[in-house]
Amino acid sequence: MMPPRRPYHHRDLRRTLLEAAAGLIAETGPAAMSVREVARRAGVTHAAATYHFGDKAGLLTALAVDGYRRLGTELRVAHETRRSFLEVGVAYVRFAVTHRAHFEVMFQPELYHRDDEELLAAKAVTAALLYRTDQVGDEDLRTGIAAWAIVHGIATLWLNGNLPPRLGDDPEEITRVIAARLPVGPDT
Amino acid sequence: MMPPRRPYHHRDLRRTLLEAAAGLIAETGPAAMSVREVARRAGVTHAAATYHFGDKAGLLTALAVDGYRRLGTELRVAHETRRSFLEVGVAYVRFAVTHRAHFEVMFQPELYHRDDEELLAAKAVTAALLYRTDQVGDEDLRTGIAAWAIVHGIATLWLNGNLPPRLGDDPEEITRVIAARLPVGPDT
DNA sequence: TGTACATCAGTGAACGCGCGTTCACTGATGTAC
DNA sequence: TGTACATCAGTGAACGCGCGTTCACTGATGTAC
Repeated sequence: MMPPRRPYHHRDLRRTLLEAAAGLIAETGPAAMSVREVARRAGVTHAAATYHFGDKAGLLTALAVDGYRRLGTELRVAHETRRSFLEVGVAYVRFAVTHRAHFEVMFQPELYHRDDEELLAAKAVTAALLYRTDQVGDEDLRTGIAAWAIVHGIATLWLNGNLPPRLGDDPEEITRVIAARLPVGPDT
Repeated sequence: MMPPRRPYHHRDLRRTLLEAAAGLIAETGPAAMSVREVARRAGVTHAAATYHFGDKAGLLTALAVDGYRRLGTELRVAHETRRSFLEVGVAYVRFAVTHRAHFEVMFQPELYHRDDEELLAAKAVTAALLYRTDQVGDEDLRTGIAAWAIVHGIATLWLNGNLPPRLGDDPEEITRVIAARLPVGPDT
């Protein structure tokens, strides 16, 4: 008989829990997420989730850190392979749409431990990619912030369904059309 | 003796409850709001809140409607008295900062009854002020959306503390400096 | 290669709590006559 | 001006529930000798 018992040790439960949390939040929003439901989806006792993350805010902190790291990676790739500066903004919106749960949690700091060290580090790296964080004049800083603001606005308005249908249903294409109106430097 | 008893009928409980909710949400975020705590702050039984709003989502719906109406009013005033188009954007950010709870709830539609009729009406009025909703060419629509996106981005980034301190601590002034980089038409 | 032991990873039961919702009720108000 | 009555506005108790957190525990793994 020997039922195919799931082994006692999962080997990658932390990752699995984070993925389950991302899935749940994408479906119901961050407010409705519970540690117990996340554990249920991961097929594990809820105490196991607490073991890995300490508490609920710890889980969300880990999700935010994960999000900042992924966003950092994607922005770096976009910078390196970019055909235009605009495409970095497009990458930002693409991240928000394809990692909706991460994105929503990242920008609701009251949900997690905002002073967590890993979080601050990951956030700083991403900030440096969005706008040079130092050694830069006010003009360049403002240019970077303006670019960030417009793509962040597009991303959040898209996510909560506030962009008029006339614009179409492809957020990346919308970004190209809308954000292109902001002059950011030598290249579009 | 005769203690100064609060009268049985409140006369304006609905408004009072909405204000209490706005205060609570501004302090703790929308996720942590509870009907019971709102009622407690208003000095009333929690069942009284349910009587006025039906359920929790109903209360948040009313708050969102209130928010859209107030924003609509402020945008209209800004349009009429505007010295420049930029100042309409500044009014948008000012609303977000001074009515933080309303703003946060408005743009988290999973918290309320998104198909409520009053909500849809109030939202449509505001949308018409942000960008002409019809009888307008694609170019003008895109201009309006771009302007909305950049001020919405500034507002949300400011609210969750993500703008670099170097920009200063006055969100309206930041808006003037940042959003001015977007050319929107004949006037700045 | 074997064994003792520390550590790691997850279990399962228990806790107390605040929550949203429902309901029968009562106090207060407004209106028709 | 008075009175009967319907309606409105709020009370207070009760419900069942899922939640976050804690804790003693056990199964599995890895390592020192």
